[in-house]
Amino acid sequence: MAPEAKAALFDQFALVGKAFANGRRAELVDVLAQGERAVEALAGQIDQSVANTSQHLQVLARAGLVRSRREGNRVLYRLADEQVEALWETLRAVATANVSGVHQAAEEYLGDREGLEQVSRDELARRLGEGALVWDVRPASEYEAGHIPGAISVPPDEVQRRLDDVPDDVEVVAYCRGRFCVYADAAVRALVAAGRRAVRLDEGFPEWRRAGLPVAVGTD
Amino acid sequence: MAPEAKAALFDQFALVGKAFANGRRAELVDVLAQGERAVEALAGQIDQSVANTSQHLQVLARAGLVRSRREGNRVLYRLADEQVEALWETLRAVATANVSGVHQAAEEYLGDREGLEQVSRDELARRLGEGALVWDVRPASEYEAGHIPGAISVPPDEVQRRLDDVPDDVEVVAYCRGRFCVYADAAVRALVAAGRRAVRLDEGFPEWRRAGLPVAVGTD
DNA sequence: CAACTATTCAAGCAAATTCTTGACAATCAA
DNA sequence: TTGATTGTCAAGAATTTGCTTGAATAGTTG
Repeated sequence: MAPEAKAALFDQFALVGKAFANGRRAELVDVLAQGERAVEALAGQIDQSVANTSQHLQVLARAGLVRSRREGNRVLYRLADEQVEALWETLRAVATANVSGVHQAAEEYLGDREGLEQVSRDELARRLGEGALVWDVRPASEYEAGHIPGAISVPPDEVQRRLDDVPDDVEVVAYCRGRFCVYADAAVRALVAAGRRAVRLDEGFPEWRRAGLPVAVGTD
Repeated sequence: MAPEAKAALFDQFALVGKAFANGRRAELVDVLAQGERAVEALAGQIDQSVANTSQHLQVLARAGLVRSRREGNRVLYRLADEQVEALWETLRAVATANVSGVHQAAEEYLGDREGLEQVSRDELARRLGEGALVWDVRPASEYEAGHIPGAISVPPDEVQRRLDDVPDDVEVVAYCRGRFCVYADAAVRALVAAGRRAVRLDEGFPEWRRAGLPVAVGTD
């Protein structure tokens, strides 16, 4: 049995590992899990040059994780399929459970989550039924591409303006891109500071969609 | 919001990607999915020097994918938890679906699978009930560490000797380490060449165990 | 204790990765 | 067509990775 043939096969598997072997590419996958994006927008999100971003996208494309299509002037990238999202989700879970540095880095990025109440999907569904207000704290374009039915769009930079729309006796559940997304944390903190009651969904919209739960599209 | 803090967090996630970014490390994870192993044995499996293998294992350990314990003068490595297995399984699935080179490399390693019948877990369970013979074509130590109840151990190098034990009218279902494991393929081909009926389980023992199906331990 | 086995460590070198810069290509708008 | 926008390509420098070799460490055996 040729050991080189076995090595060659596993080298192919490793291509997918290589795709996730860089923090910037991981960020790209995370953003693309929200939907299609042009190169320049992606470059902005990961704080890198357009040229570098383009090259990272090609590494992802060679590993089959993303596909692209041209629309006029721009090239739009998207994740290849749902399995890629599942892989990214599992990878984050493994890292969270086993890489010691994740907790410190997460606290550095998100701040101390002590005292920030988180609820599960089931709990959110229950509270929706009880008249809770659900805030989708992502950029408006992501909300329009798909959101939890019943949620209203409150983009990150509008949170302050909308604090007064919330009655004192209504609890807000905020969600955004995922477990490690800052927007919902910031919204909950702002709401609590303004004397309202607020909690965040423990995960994000991609996980909700992947779980097969209902999704609303458009501006509602 | 500090972009360096976000980058640092995703760099932590990327550590797990880096762990899978090398074919030899992927092979290590694949072997470890069968159970605990000492460094020297692992080195043999991946056809590398002990020193190099040790270093790869430390990369895996830093990413939290493996743990080790000393037993006498040997150090035994094992996967950190079931999630790591799940991650490896998903990664292979993504690669199989999206990396074009996988199919060619797999054929190079496994040979043409045209005409090699594969059955699912459910189908194997059904056939077990109907009196089919199930062969566990892995080294005896792996069989003893855990196998499908009702399966008998037929290590790779004993396949030829055991061909005559199989009655003409009984079908054999062979399985080994996983979808890309050669042992079951070889056994099925040998059986068919000897005029017996034989098929292989489409996946391997780790997937069976991970699915929560019953497992037998020992020599039966 | 010395000799032996199994593993890790450290140094070194070739190859790969990551980012930068500037040139080039495709599309759109005027 | 010209100019502006958006993305890719190519070359190069700094860093990291992957493997080798030989020495060092931990534990066992005689």
